[in-house]
Amino acid sequence: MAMSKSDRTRQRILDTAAQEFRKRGYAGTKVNDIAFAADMRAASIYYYFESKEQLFEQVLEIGLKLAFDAVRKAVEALPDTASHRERINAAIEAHLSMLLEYGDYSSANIRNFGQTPEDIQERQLELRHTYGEYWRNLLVKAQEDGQVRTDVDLSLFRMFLFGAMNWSLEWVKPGKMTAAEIARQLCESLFDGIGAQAR
Amino acid sequence: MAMSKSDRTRQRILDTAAQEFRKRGYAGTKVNDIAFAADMRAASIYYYFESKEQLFEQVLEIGLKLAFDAVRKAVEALPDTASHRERINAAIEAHLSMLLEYGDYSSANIRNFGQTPEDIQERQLELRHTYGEYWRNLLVKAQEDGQVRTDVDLSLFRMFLFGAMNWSLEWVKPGKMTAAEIARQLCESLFDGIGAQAR
DNA sequence: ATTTTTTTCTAATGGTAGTTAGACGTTTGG
DNA sequence: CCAAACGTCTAACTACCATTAGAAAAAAAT
Repeated sequence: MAMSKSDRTRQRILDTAAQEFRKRGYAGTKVNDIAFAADMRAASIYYYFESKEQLFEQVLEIGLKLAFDAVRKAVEALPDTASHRERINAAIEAHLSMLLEYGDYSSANIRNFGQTPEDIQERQLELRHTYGEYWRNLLVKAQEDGQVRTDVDLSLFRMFLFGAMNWSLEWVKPGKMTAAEIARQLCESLFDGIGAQAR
Repeated sequence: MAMSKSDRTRQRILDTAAQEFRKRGYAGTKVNDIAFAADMRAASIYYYFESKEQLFEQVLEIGLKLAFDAVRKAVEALPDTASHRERINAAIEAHLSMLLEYGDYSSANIRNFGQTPEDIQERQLELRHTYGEYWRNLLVKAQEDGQVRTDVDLSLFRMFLFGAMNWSLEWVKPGKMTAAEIARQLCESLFDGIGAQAR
């Protein structure tokens, strides 16, 4: 085990903080809530983290990195012969599964970024941008290879896609549908369209 | 003028409250912030509203009703000959325009509902549900009339659609694109699909 | 076992937020 | 012009919250 007891406690605090921030937002979460959920007193948290704000920032950062890593891995795991549509489907599934199945961190990020103090937001912009670029690239490649119509505005479409994915936080009930099922249906709707004349 | 001075002040408080709640969320907004933005002292707000929570609840409710009314009106304004796709396009445009152009109330609702105290949430569920049903009906009719493929799961699709629309709050910069443009592109992507083989 | 280091706790501090009390000004109706 | 009703303000109260100080406990090192 490469993890000291101290590291494990820090981890436990981060985990519960992610949960609480996800549920109640930054301003709505008290250090005390986190402490009690992590089975300790509030003061102890300050042995591991400078401030509530810094703890929050770390949660956000981890959330973004986890999602990014998961998506990248899922795409890279595909054979070279995979179609662009399959790649995008895999990316969607990974992003969703991070939100719905493993991801208090990622969920905390998505749900709270818009109301995060500005200085924190700025420090995260670069990573966010990189993540966005990764998706843009997935779509651009697909378009270049002729698997996406050329008259589709990809920047706009990417925003629609993020919206459809991230909104799942607001309605998916755990255990009802898997990320894979949702991903498949989303991908199908988006690629083939819902219109009867298409296809 | 059917509006007394008192009514106008109450309205001013609601307006600024909607703005502040939208930007900073419920827990992140101080009664003082609202008061100063509305050009008065915090205590005065209590002449009009029982509590911060009640004020918040009213903002949420107004936000939902405004969106609902706007959408309904936009759809009803169409001629009977309008296709289902045109109806849905109009609904999307109205919802977006409420979020992006007129709607601190609706935006406050969308952004904060997930982190709203439970008792407030419950009191709003009925209205939310009615709004959802209205959209469901739009889609079902379109499907029944053969303008939407029968193998599309409409409940799921509706969630994707809401996501794509509501997420616009997080990325649209005011003045850059109009709600109408975004609506048209979204509607086109969704109906026709982005896949090259379709159409 | 004893010292040293690490971890956690209790208790206090300072500041802030929501809310109330009640005085002061302003409008309105007679 | 007066009085009642209305609206806004200052000042205070209470509760709570992030954070710190420093004692106590637990773990590790010697």
